[in-house]
Amino acid sequence: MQKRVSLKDIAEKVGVSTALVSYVLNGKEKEARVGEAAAKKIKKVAAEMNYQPNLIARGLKFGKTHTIGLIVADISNPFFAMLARIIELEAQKRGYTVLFGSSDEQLEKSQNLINTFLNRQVDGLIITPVAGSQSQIEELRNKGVPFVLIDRGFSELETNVVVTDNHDAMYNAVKLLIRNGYKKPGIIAYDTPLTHMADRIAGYKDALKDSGIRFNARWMAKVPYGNYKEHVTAALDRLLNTNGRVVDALVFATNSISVQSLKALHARGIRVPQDLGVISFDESDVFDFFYAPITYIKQNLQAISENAVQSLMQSIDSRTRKYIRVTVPSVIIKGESSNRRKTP
Amino acid sequence: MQKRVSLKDIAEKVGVSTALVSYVLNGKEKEARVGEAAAKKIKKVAAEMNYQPNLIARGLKFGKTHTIGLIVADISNPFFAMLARIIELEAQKRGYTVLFGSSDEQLEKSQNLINTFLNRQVDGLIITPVAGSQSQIEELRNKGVPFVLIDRGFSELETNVVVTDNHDAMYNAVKLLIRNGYKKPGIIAYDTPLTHMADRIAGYKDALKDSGIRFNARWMAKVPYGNYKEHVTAALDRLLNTNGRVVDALVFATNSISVQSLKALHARGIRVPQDLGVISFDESDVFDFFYAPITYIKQNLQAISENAVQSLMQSIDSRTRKYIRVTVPSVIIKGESSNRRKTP
DNA sequence: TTGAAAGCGCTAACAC
DNA sequence: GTGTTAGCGCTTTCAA
Repeated sequence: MQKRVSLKDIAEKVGVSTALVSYVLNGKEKEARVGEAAAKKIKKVAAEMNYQPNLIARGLKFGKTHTIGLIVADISNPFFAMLARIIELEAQKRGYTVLFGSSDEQLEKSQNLINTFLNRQVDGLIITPVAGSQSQIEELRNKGVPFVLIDRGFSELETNVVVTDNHDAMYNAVKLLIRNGYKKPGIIAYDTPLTHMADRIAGYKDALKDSGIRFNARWMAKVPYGNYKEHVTAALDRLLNTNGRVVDALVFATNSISVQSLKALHARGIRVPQDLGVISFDESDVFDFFYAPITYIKQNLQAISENAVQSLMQSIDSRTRKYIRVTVPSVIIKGESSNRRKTP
Repeated sequence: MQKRVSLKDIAEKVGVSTALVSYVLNGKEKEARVGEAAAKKIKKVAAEMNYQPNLIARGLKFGKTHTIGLIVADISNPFFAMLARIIELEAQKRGYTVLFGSSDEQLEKSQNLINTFLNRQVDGLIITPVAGSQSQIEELRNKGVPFVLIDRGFSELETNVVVTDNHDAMYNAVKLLIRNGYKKPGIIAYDTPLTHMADRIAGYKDALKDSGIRFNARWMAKVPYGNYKEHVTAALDRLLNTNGRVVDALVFATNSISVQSLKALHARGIRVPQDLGVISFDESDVFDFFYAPITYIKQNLQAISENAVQSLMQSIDSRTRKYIRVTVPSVIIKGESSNRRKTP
């Protein structure tokens, strides 16, 4: 790599000190009362030599790198990819660049990424925390590292966090099903203590309760994140065995669960919504192609990302220990999969 | 943010110089013949104080940051998100971290990202180049910056580049359609001079020629990247107006074009493959849900990403000016959308 | 066997 | 007005 030109190179060429060059190139010629002639010459030479500041050196000097670390569960999942896209944009607007990594919902990877990013002196972190990572997050808090959790948080930990109003979203979805005549709505969710799932499940249960329907444990399937595809298929087999279906409607707690479920429903020839009402959390391109367009809960990713970056910036700038919790509303996009049940 | 512990802190606590601490913590105690007692004490104290090296400082010292910049067209596009995922993994294996950004196929954004990343002293770049960015890429070459183009390249520019064998892939797809009895296969592609599109179109034309079918300019639609959705719909209107269809089969040159096209076909009630044979370049979850599963060309993203990272590492390490061009084969995954045409 | 010191590129307080 | 210098954290040469 060709040697980059430094302040020193310019200083030598012009015949002044690096200090002057620094002042001028940082627009501080006025404060530093740099001579007009010198300033002019410096600017000219800097342009000629195509000077570009070394941000690493500046970072070392200031202890600030204008870099943030983004840790998502899996960047190849469209949901997180979209978050990443918006965060990138918001960060860039504020002069920040983004390092990213995928935790794969694994504690060890999460810790490695956190360490790597901190050693690279990021100014802050945006994290979708992994189940069981409380201690990792707490350590960040103890160290005073600016960070914000996104998509999910820990109820027992006070932190900056930006999440959808998961309870509310799921509550409304289930209510919609019940209003449309479904009597036994079930749910397939991930088996994790993380708040986003817990809240969605709570919303589901509360909707039942408020509708005078007694929750039946057999209506709920919790699948592990690893090998979720097989587990989802198995769960559907249990919930929908033909002699006496356990449920007459299902809400899927994430888009990955939805896509896999729809494949299985399709393969089994189960008709939606005649045989089964369906609502999904999060959207997917495939929903338009299912023969009955799928009703889904649409999170406001823009708002989530904006708020996350903004919270993080505040944390970085103010250095306070005040934590902000932001809850973002979502909407239900109605397809046909939740249509009114024909009373048999 | 709590002050991080530095070599100096440890040195003071132990009562030695920072040099010793540096040797020991870098495993150079043998070469530097550090006393055993001192080494032991240093390690102990470092562990106690939970020392973490400042990679920024190291980067400044060595002129090497172990960071690579990844510039894709749009990280929220599943195709690029998947590339990013694998690149992240491969980079990490080699001790590198990834900065990312989306160019949005815009020259200016591309240039900004390149500048930002270079100023942050990345060791190299992986880029999906934007149409018309030859000069940007050439400048990188002139500066001796290690980089590799991915997904597409410039025929007139010798660079490191890793791409699918686009000509071959498209050639085989069109041949398949023709073998299955389609007489007038058309194509919808992006209107760009980038090699990936040019090669796909050339593959399409060559397949026609080798099959003794004369290419008809009306069979091809080129849509601009911006507002592609409207343009794709309009193109389909032209290609498929009911009184005398212009084509009897279509290949879609990217998955975004495919998804949009399938929506339009669905809306118009055009039957696949009875009314129209279909093959797509790149995959999508939606293909399984279209009533006739879509035949598609599956690129080997793993191989592309691995090769890209490997080429880049070589470039970084060897500092030579030898450029490598890697072409990766793809496969056709057969659905029903390209099934044998029933002769009327 | 250990320490002092220079230097990576940049900034800013201070001296001239 | 301009230059000198110290220092951010780390590595490494050279001298002790």
